[in-house]
Amino acid sequence: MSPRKSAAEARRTRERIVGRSVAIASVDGLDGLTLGRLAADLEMSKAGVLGHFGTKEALQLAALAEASAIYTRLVWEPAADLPPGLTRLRAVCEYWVDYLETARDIFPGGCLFTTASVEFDARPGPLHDAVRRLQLRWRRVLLTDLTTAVANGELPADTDPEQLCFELVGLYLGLNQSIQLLADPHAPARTRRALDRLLTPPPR
Amino acid sequence: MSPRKSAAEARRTRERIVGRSVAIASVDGLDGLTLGRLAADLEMSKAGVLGHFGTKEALQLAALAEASAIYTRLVWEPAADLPPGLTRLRAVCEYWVDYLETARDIFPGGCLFTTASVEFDARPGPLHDAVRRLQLRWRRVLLTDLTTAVANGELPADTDPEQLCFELVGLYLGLNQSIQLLADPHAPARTRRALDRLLTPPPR
DNA sequence: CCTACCGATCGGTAGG
DNA sequence: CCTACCGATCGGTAGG
Repeated sequence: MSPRKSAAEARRTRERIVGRSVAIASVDGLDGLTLGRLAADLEMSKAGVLGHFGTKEALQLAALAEASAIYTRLVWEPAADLPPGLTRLRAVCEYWVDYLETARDIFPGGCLFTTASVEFDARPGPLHDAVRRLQLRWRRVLLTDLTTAVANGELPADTDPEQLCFELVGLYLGLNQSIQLLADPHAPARTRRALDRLLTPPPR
Repeated sequence: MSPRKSAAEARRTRERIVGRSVAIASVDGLDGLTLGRLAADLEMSKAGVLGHFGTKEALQLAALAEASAIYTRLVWEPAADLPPGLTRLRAVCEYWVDYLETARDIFPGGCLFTTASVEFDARPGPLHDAVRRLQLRWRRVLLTDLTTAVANGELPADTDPEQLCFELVGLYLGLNQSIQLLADPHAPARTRRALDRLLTPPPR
């Protein structure tokens, strides 16, 4: 029926599948994502969907990688060229809040990264490993600027960067819960207030 | 084959099913819980399991209610008789950390309440409503002692109880992630340090 | 990228 | 609480 497609068309189809997978998994989880649902949404056959990935697990990993790419593009890249240290860190944290506030068209069920973190936190396998690796990578990004900020005297000298990083991640998880589960309109402002307090230069 | 059981035996069987459901759902989520798996674990038939609840959704709600009861028993009740305000709040927060650190035999995949919060945060229905209600109830418990603590002068007068409650919940979510996904042995100590800073009486 | 399958498992029901 | 089913859906394969 459908003629065989060119490589460029195949790539576009693959992108459509991954984009739709990210949206579905954001709501239903990466396990709630099924080939049948995906095929129906995209008006394709299940075999046509699966052909691009081979297995469902490979599709789940592709969706997670795409979510990570979106996150990097929206949260990290806009701040990448700012001066390392407190300046860049504050910008990243601001983009981070914006991302949770506004990326609802891409992630109708909230940050896929957070959903997947909880979904696979206790289930060994490639998805657990991938989620864990991405989470550690992101914490290292924060830690780098935190350490620089302390070295620059932009944060109090007795600041423990690991401790502050832990607290920043907690704020973000709480923001995601308040937006998604509670639909609390004040949560972004609360997060910004907490960030201001945590990321304030020492008195001099 | 099996003779009909007495009401007391039926109650015991129901408790066994719910207990096993909590453990499975802690790892695989309330949707990952299946009647077939449950029946195999308990060496019963699927119909025997389902007979106690009628539908899978009723079983999921029962597992969630049990998780909430466990949480209340381990986190709230040990502190219930302490003086309202900062004293009781600090005790509750300490039991809260202990609970995440040590309840791994009951919740092998971490606090079921947190897992369910993320699983159903964007999916309307009775489970979403139940998770949301329980989360709001718990936040109100924290808020009560926070408000009392400010009124008693045990926290700085300019403290916003809602803001502090938001930050406490974030810490807890971060602790769950650090324990489950990252297996970070320092996370409980970090949480206690952050709690100390957040719940310190004003200088006088 | 499709049609046409496969065995396994899903939640749930009938009837005892 | 069991056996014996039901239709629907799962991930995946064969073959084109």
